Amino acid sequence: MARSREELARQIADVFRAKGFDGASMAQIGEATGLLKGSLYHHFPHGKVDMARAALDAIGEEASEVMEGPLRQEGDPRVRIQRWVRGVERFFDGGRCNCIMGALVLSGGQEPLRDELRAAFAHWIGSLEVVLVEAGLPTRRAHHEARRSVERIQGALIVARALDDSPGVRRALRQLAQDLNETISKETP
Amino acid sequence: MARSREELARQIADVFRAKGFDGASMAQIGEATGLLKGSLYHHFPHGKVDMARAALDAIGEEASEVMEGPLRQEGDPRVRIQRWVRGVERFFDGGRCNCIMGALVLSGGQEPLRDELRAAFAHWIGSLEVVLVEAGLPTRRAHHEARRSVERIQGALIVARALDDSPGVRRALRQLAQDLNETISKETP
DNA sequence: GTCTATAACGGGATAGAC
DNA sequence: GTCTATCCCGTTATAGAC
Repeated sequence: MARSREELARQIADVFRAKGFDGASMAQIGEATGLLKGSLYHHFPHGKVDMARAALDAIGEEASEVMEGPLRQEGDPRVRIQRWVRGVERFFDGGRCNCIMGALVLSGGQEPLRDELRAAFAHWIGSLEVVLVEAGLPTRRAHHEARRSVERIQGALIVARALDDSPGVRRALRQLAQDLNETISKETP
Repeated sequence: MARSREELARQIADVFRAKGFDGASMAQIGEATGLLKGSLYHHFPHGKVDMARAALDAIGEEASEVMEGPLRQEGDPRVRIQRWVRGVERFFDGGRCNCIMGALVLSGGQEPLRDELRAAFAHWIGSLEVVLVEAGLPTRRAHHEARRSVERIQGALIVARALDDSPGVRRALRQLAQDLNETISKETP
């Protein structure tokens, strides 16, 4: 069966997310996609690195829809940020799945992916930052708060995975939503 | 040359921290320790998993000295916590190196290491928790704050690594120190 | 576009000399 | 306790039939 690169990339992303870059083998990727090695190299001529890049792109698309969608709407920034947090929660399946970006970052400085990963994190932080600016925070402050928020999300995912306690992610996200709300309220009374 | 298991474990830990579990090869471990495969299997009969366990133990020891040392001293909890944050900063070399625990957690649910990793994180959180209780926080609250602190540290390390910005870890830790201080002050006026 | 077959290599692990 | 030599398997990657 012929399938779109995008669809394949999403399935491949699941493997990288769960196993990391080095831990993901072509055999597992083949299993996840239903394709055999030969076919995979047809779609991704440069092998695993190509696949990881495509996976990051695909997930970036998905993340943009689920998480940034709410941010780009009209209306009270506080409401949009609350929706953003909900989107984050949905995106990470309430903490049951971890972050492919985090998995790849920690998978031992994959040089060929460094730029993509940096861009992905910068984009994520930037998208929240602009809304915080709209909400009245000075740009410098907005940037720090946005970055800190992403840090908290990543940290919550790791610790939850280590402790085998995905509900902890939900709690962390609720807390994050509340803290961001207070931060904004203090700035724009 | 004959060397202690502990010393070897520390050198091995550096490899796992940098490359993750799957990314670390016996060849690299051999290079880092100056031993060849045969010798390594003499010290660690069960291979890589043994090495990772030993690495976690060794790093746990080191972490206990550098980070928990200040926590166990006498005196104002606030001061001890400030010193703890300094210890964390030193331990992670100001953000230039990342956390072996985080690297192994993300390295694709290494089943054989799951218990050790869970214990290590729980221990880390617990050691801060007790001081927060001493500082006057109710146990439940203390636990949440301690866990949140560890989450923030892990997140800061990942994001800094992704953005290639180790100073960001220092900033995150300063902020953490300040936030913990405020949290305590509010609780015990 | 997908498959089979296979190459070429590196991985982890073991045996045994010294 | 360290080394050399080797085994065996899984890995990535390629070539070519269909």
